[in-house]
Amino acid sequence: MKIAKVIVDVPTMQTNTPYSYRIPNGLETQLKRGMRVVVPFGNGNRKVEGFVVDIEETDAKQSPQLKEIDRTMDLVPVLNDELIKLSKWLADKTYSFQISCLLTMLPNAMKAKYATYVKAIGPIDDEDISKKFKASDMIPFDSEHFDGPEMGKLAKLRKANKIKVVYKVQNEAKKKQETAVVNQINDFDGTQKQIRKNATAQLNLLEVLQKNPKQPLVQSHLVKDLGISNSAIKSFEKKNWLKKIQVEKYRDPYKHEIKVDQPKKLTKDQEDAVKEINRSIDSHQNDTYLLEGVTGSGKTEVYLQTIQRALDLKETALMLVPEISLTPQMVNRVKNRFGNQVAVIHSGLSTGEKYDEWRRINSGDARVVVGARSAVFAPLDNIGIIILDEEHDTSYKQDDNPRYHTRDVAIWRGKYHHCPVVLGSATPSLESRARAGKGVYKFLRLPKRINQKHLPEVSIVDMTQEEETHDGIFSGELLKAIDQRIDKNEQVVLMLNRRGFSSFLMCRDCGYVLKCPNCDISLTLHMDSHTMKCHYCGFEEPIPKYCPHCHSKNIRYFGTGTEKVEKQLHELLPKARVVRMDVDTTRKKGSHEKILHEFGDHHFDILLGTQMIAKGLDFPNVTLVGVLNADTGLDLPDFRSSERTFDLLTQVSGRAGRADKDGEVIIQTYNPENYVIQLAKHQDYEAFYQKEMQLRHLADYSPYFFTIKVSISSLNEKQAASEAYDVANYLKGSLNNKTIILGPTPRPIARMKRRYYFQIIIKYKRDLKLNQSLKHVLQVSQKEVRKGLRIGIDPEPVSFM
DNA sequence: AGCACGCCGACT
DNA sequence: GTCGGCGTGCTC
Repeated sequence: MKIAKVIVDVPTMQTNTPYSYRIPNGLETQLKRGMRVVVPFGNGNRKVEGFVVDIEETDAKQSPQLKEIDRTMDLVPVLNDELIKLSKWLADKTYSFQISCLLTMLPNAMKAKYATYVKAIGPIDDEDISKKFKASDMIPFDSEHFDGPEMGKLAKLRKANKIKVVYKVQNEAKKKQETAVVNQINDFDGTQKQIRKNATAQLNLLEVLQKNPKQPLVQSHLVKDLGISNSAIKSFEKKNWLKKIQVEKYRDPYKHEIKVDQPKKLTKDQEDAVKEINRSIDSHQNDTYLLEGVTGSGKTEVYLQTIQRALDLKETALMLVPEISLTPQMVNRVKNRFGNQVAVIHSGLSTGEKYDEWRRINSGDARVVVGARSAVFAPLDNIGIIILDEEHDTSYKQDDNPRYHTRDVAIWRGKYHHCPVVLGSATPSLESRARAGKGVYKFLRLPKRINQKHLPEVSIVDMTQEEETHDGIFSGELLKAIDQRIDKNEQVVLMLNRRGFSSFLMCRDCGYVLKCPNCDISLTLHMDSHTMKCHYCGFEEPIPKYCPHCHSKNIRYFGTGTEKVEKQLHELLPKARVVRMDVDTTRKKGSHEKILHEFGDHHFDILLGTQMIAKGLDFPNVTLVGVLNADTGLDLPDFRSSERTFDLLTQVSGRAGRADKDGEVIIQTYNPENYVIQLAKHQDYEAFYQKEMQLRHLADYSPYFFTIKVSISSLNEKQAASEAYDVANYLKGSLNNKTIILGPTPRPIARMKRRYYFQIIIKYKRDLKLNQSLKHVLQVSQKEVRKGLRIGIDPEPVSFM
């Protein structure tokens, strides 16, 4: 007898294992590994979704009382063997549930929704309730249909067996359907004779059918593009010359004319890199390359040519990029090179569009996938090369469960497919650079910009020495430089480094700072909505006129937001046309592209924005980049804050002077002597790497030590604190004595969304007991978890806040 | 997660 | 004596 092993959608520690089910008659041949099924789980008639991860042959007597699978949700598997295997590995590695991993691999549209209904099964004496059941015997069980007291009555009715609760699993994914026609004619000449000579529409249709006798033709396409009338189609249908069917419709979010983009001639360095990577592709070597190339050195061309090699070998390619650099510029470049076999997945697509792209990959139609983090799970077969561009980018780490790093998944898949993985960056993460240094990764370098262009001139303005700084925002030097560019009809990019920084409201008399009632951070001023907002929980309130503490009127803003800078700019340089780009102005779909497009067309002189402008933009007319506050990210309680700041400054500097004009970069700072600022000025990655490695070595941080963050939170501060101490004590006793355990300490932002957070940092080099000990922690803290405690384990966290 | 079971205090 | 709170264990 065949049984199916199913991972059920019940994300708990105790159910994180496959359950066996009988396969119902008629499904034995159809059911495949990787399909989603609906299964009964627990008592009552609870139904949950699950994934078939295995199908096994068993003795009928060995598994006597198995429940039976209810139904399948798929006709074809939605996950292949590789991804099922990957989900298991990922769950183990990130201390998460396998079901969470399986679900993150699918596009959102395919995630099941559960609906709860109440069903009447006996006579109901309560009038209010029985009235409701007159209309229908199944009523959704929610607050819309039943108020508080009624819910209580329902509970009693259920006890008395008068009603029961029914669960339904609903599949959200709706394939868009459209009508198509399929030819039914065998004898075309004979048919033609039956059509009147002046019935041109029908003759046209016949001709089209004759050319495409086999495949379905989309009706709207026939009517709109080929000028065939609906009535002709109707009369053909009547005569049984064709039949109508419904076919899946693919939305095309990036519908654009595909221009042909030819491979470019390579520089010597590029050519060497391509050759080396191609050798790995050809021999199916699972090598990991670190491709370090300064901005403008032509990394993308290396990617495109190696992808071409994989395609030539009838293999597929996966290219990951940070979300923010998925600009149409970049996407079009890949699409122009490889045409319709490219699928693009990013957050700008609607749920349906993502689903369509996913299906194109799953069916094998798309053979090159370009996408952000989640695209690393693209269901490609036979991968020939995996590329991770800007590999140091922090958006590659997912910061909720499963807390995976895209780089780790990419490398895992590279091993599985025996194909090379290329990590590219101008400023590699220290971890990757160190591995390249040790020979774990193969090191490829593109030290020169193509066309012998030199890097832009970078100068530093010491803000402590500035006399007139206009609220500490603009130095005279920067203002003068901006003014000059505008006179020359050139453009300027200004970046406000907002990391660890925001504008807050403070009372000048008593020093009271307006804080979020749910979180331990100050509220941020938003001029557009005239409110104070919390960036963590979304709390919002009107801007107060009086200090809530001492009722003084002398309450004012501190700090600098993009809005304030914009206002300043208008006052100081009234002629400048400024466009602002930050989370507020890019919230709407497509607004990101719109702003960039308008700036590119020179409708504006100055692009003012936050971090999001640092990457991937390429505007030839930009000759000046100004960084307003280089150092605000430097003092954060995070050992990577120097690395981040260096990356950011280097990236944004690369925005200046990309075409024939030379660029200039002005960095304003209050710490001009800081090594990060100095080395960013010289854009000397190697020196920064050496220096930072020394510091990391002294402090026992990555890459010398691995880190794990355990965070424990609860609405009840005492509960969180005491559990945190218990966990830390347990770990201290069970782990290797070379492993360092820091904490527990309240987190830098100790309270968020009313929860109190404590964290423990584990630093280790090699600890065989670690995985097991942490799993044990999860296991024994279950009791507290029931009482509202949450415990999260984050391997290699990118944030310590 | 969602449910049943069982143990204990409070109440008709 | 039993109703209902909560702590605990189980789900193929």
